[in-house]
Amino acid sequence: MSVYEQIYAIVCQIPPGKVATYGQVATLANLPGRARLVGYALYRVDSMADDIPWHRVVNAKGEISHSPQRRGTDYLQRSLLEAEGIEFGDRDNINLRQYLWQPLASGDFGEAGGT
DNA sequence: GAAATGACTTTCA
DNA sequence: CTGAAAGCCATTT
Repeated sequence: MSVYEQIYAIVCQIPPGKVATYGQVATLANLPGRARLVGYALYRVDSMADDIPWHRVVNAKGEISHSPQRRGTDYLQRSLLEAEGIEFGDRDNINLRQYLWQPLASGDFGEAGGT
């Protein structure tokens, strides 16, 4: 129960209306390359903690990942994300270009148009 | 202590 | 972009 706290901290820092990828959270949590640990951690957390916006954490493709055990929870996550104001694409994927959480961009400044 | 698991990421084609 | 394979290493039993 140590690396988890780091992950929880990062996930809790994710602002509403945005999402972060496991890899990014892992990096921010000082755990580069341990993306799996992030997901693994959240998997353990959701069962014992509900103060963590795990639904704001998605995979690199901007999609919702899930284990065959959680089944159905993916639907819940999508619902929560939509509640945050996030929209999904044609294949249940999110526009990371816009919804990806950027801790550096303290607000809405240098949003150098991507497209 | 060792083996098995795992909500992923990145690289090559 | 998508698809496939390898790497990653803490948690769990």
